[in-house]
Amino acid sequence: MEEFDYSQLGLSDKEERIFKASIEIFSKKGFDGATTYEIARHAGVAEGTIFKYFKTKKGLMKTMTIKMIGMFSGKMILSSVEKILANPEDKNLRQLLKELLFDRIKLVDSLFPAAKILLVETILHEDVREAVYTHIVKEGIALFAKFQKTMIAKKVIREDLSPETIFRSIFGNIAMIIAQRKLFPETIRFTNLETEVETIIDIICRGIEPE
Amino acid sequence: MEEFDYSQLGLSDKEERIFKASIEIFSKKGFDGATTYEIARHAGVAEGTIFKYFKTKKGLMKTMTIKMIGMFSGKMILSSVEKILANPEDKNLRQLLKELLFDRIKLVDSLFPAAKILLVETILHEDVREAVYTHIVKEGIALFAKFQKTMIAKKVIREDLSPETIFRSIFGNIAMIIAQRKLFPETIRFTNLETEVETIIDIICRGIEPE
Amino acid sequence: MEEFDYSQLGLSDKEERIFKASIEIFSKKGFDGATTYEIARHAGVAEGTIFKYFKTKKGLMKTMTIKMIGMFSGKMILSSVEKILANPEDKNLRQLLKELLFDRIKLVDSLFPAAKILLVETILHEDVREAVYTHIVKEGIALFAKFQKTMIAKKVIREDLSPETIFRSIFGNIAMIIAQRKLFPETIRFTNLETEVETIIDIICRGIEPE
Amino acid sequence: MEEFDYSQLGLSDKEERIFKASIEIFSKKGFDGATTYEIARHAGVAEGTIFKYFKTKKGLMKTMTIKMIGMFSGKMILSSVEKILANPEDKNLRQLLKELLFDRIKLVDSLFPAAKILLVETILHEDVREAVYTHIVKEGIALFAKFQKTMIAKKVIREDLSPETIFRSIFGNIAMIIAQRKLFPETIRFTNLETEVETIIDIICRGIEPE
DNA sequence: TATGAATGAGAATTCATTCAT
DNA sequence: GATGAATGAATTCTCATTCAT
Repeated sequence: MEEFDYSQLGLSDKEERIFKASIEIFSKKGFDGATTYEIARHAGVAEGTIFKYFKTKKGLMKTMTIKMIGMFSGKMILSSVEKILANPEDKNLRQLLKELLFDRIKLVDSLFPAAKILLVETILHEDVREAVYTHIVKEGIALFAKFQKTMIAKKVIREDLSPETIFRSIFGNIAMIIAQRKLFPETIRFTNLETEVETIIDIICRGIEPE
Repeated sequence: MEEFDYSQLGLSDKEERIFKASIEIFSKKGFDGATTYEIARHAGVAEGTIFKYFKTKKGLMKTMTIKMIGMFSGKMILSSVEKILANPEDKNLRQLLKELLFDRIKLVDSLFPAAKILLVETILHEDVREAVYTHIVKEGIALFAKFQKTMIAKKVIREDLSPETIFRSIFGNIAMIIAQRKLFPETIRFTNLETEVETIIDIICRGIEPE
Repeated sequence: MEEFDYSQLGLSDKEERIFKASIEIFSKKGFDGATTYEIARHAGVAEGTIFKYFKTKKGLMKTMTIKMIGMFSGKMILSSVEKILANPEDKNLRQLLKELLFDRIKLVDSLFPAAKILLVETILHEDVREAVYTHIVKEGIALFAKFQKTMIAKKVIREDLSPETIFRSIFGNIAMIIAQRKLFPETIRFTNLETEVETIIDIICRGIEPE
Repeated sequence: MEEFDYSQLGLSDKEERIFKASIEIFSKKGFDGATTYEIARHAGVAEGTIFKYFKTKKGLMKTMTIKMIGMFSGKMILSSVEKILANPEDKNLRQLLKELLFDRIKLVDSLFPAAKILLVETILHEDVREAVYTHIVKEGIALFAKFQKTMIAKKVIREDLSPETIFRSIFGNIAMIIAQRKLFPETIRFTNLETEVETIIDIICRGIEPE
């Protein structure tokens, strides 16, 4: 699994170490369950340093949330756009989806701790929920709307489905794959990711392709 | 939305009030973010009373987790079995799924605070994860395996899909519907649940029905 | 020196102990120099108890400031009014002033730690300054205005002085006596309070009596 | 109001900037309430620079206290001596006092922040108290003793008052004037300083002049 | 049984001080 | 000399837990 390159976030050395440590600790214990002492020790900095950079524990969480949303929306949405736009005419829907999902799954795989934090925060806090909606959900749907339009024009996707519905279905399916892989890894000892993705795409495509 | 009948949990009056208050507070703030003071005030009991009944805050959480898992597995899994077993021969796959999903969504809707807690805890804590796996996921898949067998026999479901895959797809889709309804309610102002469920079932069934 | 009776403040046992300890510690080290740990230890309570009663350290200070202003305005102003109003016709100005000042000095003597805190806070904080002005200074001047009126009618006080001026002069003189006694006690080994007060009254009265 | 000329303190540029900033911040928040960060920012130097010059925060305070005491004793006591000694024979007591007090009030006015710090420290700390006593109070009383002697010789001051008593009375009165002007400025909108001083001198002189 | 005042261990936060640059 | 990032000891504050009533 490729590591996410945190240096692109434009943080100073210590800041980056705190950031990484925070992701690790917060993802394991949640915001309130984590202590700044533990984060500091993990980051190899003094506890006071955290507060120099992030003012308060909540401030640390806020900064992290923003950066994480940026990471996901940038990596997931924008790079998807590029991939789709760069689509050489001959690739079919399944091939395209496969590449897309496979990358996305790999990405979330590598960012799973961050994803956990974001999910928990989305569930618990209104403000994070709003930010996630605006920068990830809305953007994702908008992207799918465009994608869908192109695909409808090529007559490879049914016309009677809203982009929200398709997005939700695809998102729900890959979320489940990731959840299973990450939360219940012992249940997937005998299947491999590629086959799983192909099967899911088969199901989805049968569902969304015209008859 | 019908209220869940907590009296069937076999708790004393105060215990039940603490239980309900805990669900409300924990679902809003998470386990570590909630204080026993707030729960006590909400339940209308003294803080000490919580400890009389549940020994520790963690003990309260553990009891709650167990009861909540029981609630979900009982209501979701067992009652599904009954519904499916009681299936009069003439109902087709889509009709059956629709009834099943519709009920399940309504149930989770009414138990959403509990579902939130369980989800967050599943994400954060190994032990809850295990319990959820054993009593909900595994049971759910087992149920689907049986269901699938019957359906394959009737030739209304493809033979080449594992029950895990189908379960995951159905579960992922309804999870997304519930998440959207509950977390981003402002996005569903113009769609109604029944239509949404029908659309999703259409997609899933096309995906899982034989060609 | 008679002790101030703190029980009249209507505080619970622990609250009163915290209050007394706070006066002692704050008067010795100032607000920021005092620690809640030290106050708690001095009061014989747990540190947490302070926060149960006063929410924050600042809250403790605020409550104390209010109570102390109440103590001073009540004891100094109101009881002065009574004394003056109860003045049997035959007492002359000097006799009256002597009794008044003597009591006031004794009072401030016994409340000196509180007076120190109030003085420092008055110097450092706008809000305390305002409260002290409204409840002590203004009240004091109003009282003197009445007193002066009576005395002018009896022709024992010059007519050409504002009550502010007289108040300031008297207050300034007794403040200096108290300051000397309390801050530089080694300088008064050979004088006694009664003589000092009589001398000061002599000076003041010559100054404010008509020629 | 004339500014005090800090350059005469013989400090280097940065040192002087730290000194001025310290007076401002300490006078607003007290010693413990002020932070070296704020002082540094205010002085336009790095936090470390403060410690280069003054070793510790307490060292800064000590140096400041000494310089401030020097400022006051020099400016208030020594220059008073000169004024009195330079007294051309024809000036009467009231004229002399008026000039003296007027200057002193103006001086304290311009040095009020320093005076606040010194007052608070005198109240709170034994060592400052001692230094203030030795260099300001004792000196002031000694000065008054001489002054009184001359005046008694001229038969313009009563013989039966100790210099301490007179000093205290004069000091108390001007302290109150300054306190009122600085702490409760809204109460003096309609009086002017010169008249106030003259009135106070009238009261004091009646009090201390022989009958 | 139920209470809630009191506790104190533990967490967040502050800030004087150091030191490599 | 001067800087300011980094430190960590000290301080404020929180909250699960206890226990006398």
